[in-house]
Amino acid sequence: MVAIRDALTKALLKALEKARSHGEIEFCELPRFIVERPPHQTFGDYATNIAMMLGKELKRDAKEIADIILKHLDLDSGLVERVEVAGTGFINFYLRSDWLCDMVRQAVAEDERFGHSNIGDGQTVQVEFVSANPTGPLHLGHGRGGVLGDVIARLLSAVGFKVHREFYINDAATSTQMRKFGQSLEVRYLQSFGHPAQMPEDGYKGEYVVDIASEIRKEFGDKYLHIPSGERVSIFTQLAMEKMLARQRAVLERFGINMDSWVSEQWLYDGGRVREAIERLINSGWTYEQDEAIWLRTTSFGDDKDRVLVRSDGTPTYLAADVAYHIYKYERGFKSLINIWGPDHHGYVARLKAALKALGYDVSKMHVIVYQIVRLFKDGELVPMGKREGEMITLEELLDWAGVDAVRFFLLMRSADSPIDFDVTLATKQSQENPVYYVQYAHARACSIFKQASIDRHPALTVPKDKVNLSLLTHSSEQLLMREVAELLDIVSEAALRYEPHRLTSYAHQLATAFHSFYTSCRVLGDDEMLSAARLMLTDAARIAIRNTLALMGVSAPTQM
RNA sequence: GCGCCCGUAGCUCAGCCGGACAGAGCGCUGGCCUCCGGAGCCAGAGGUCGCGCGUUCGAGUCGCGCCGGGCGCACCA
Repeated sequence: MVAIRDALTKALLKALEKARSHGEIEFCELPRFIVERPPHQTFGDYATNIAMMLGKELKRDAKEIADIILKHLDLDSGLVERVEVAGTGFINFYLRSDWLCDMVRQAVAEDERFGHSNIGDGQTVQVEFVSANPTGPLHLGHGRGGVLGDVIARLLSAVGFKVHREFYINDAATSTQMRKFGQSLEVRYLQSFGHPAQMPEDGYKGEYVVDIASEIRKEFGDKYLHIPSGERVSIFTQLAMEKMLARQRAVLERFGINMDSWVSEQWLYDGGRVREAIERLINSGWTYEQDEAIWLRTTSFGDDKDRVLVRSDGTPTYLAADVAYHIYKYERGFKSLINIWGPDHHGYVARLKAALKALGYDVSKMHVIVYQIVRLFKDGELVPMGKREGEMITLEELLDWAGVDAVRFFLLMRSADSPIDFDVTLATKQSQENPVYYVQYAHARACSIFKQASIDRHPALTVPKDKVNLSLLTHSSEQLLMREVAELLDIVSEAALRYEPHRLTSYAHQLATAFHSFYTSCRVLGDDEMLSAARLMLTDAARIAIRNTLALMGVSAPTQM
C-alpha cells in the first residue's frame, strides 16, 4: 500500500515535471499535497488534491490543471485501471480490481511482518516514559503514560526505527519527596517497635509504607533503632527506594512494558553531570543571582518566568538535574527524543526547552507528549487518588481486576489530549459493551475456522496457495474485509509518525466488524472447494491483520476464548 | 490573571497537512440461531460540529474574539 501510494505520488511528480517542461504549468515549489484513500468508494481507491492545491497557488482553475496532469500521467497499467477528475478538482484513481487480492496474498506471505515497513530506515529514537518517583507504587496515571510510551515505541519500531525505551528514576536523595518518604518510613519503623513517633502532616500515609517498614524490621530487626535519626533516614530511603523500584519494574513487566535502560537522577549527581550542567548554564551567560539563589533566564527563550537552578541552600532544583539528564540524552546521539509526560508536567515543557536552547541544543528533535488525566470510576463512583494520603488504587490492583488486555486497550482508546474516565466495572464486563472482547473474539473466531477445517480435513486446505483464486471473493462483505485488511500499513505508519497510538484501537474495531460481518454472510468451509480455499485465505489475512494490530497495542490475541 | 488542552448524536469519543453528502462505540427501536463460536449479524431513529467574525473556490479542521469545562502556573518533582 505504501508502495501504491509511492507509485502514484512518483507518477504525479513526473507528470508535473513534464507539464512544466512543456510550459503548461509553472511552479517552483510544489505545495504539499496528499494521496489518500477517499471517504467514499465511488471516488475511487485513491485520490489526490494536488490540482486544487496548485490551482490555489497559481490562481488557475483546478480542473484545468487536473486535465493537464492527466494528459502527462504515465501509470503502471498493471496497477491502475482508470483515472478521473472529479467535479471539484480531485483526481481519483481506480485500481485494477485485483489489487485487493494482491494485498491479501501479501498479508499471508508477510505474516508477522505484515503492516511493518522501513520508513524509519534504522534511525534511532529514544522514548522516555513512566519516570515515576520511587516513593510509591505505580497508579493508573503511570499506566496511561506507560501504554502510550510503550505503544509508540512498538509502532516506531514496526516502521523501521531503532527504538530505545528509558525510565528516568527521580531518586535524588536531596529531593524533598525522597526525604519526606524516608522520614515517613522511619516513623513507621519506630512505631512498629511501639515508639511514639508522629507522622508529619505531609508525610506518606499509605499502607505500603507500613509494609516496607515491617519488611525492614523483619530483615534487620532493631539494628536501626539506636542509631542517629539522620543516618537512619538515609539508610531507609535507600532501602525503600530499591524495594519500590523493584516493585515498579515488576508491575511494568506484567503490564507488558520492558525498558531498555533505567537512568537514575542520583547517578547524574554522583557522576558530576548535574554540577557540570549548572556550570555550563552559568558559562552560557543566561543565569543571574538573586536572593542567594541562581536563576536561569528562561524567559529569554519563551518561558513565562525565570526559573531557579540552584536553591539558596545550595541544592540544585529538579530542573538542573533534568537539564543534565537531557544533555546525557543528546550525548548518546539519538536522532529524536520523545518524552511522555503526565498532565501535571505540562507547564514544565517550556522551561526545559528554554534551558536546552540556552545551551544551544536543537530542541526540534525533542517531542513532548503530554497526556491528560485519567480518573477511575468503580460502580459509577469516582475513586479518589492521592499518594500522600494513601488513598490509591495501584496499577497492580487494577490489573488484578481488569487484566492487562482490557487496561491497555481502554487506556489506548482516547487520544492523549483527551481525559479518560476509566470505568473498571465496564472494563471487567465480558459483554458487547466491552470493545476488547469484541476484537479478540473476531481473532478467536478466525482461528476456530482453521481448527474446524483441520478437524474436517477440509479439501480447501490442500489447494496450493498459488492456485487459490481470490477473484472469487465478490461478495460485498468480502470486498469490504479486503479493503480493511489493506488499510493496515497506512494506519500503522500514520499512527507511528504522528505518535498517535489511539488510531490502532478504532482500526482494530473496524477490522473486527468487517470480519464478523463477513463471517455471518459468507460461510467459509463449504462444498465448493475453490471458493472455500479463497475464503480461507481471506480469513487468514484478516486473522493476521487483527493479530498484528493487537500485537502493536500489546494486547493478546487469543486463539480461543 | 497568564499558559496548555478540550467543547462534534442521549452518553463516551474519532475526524489525518482545510477538501467531495459529518463518523464509530454504547444506549434506544425493530428484525436474524437447520449450518465454521449469537461474546455475533442486519436495519432504523438520533447532530445549529459551544457562539460570533475573518481567511479561502471550499472551514468541524486555520486565525481572532467571546462563552463553558479540565489542568498547570514553587527555591515540589
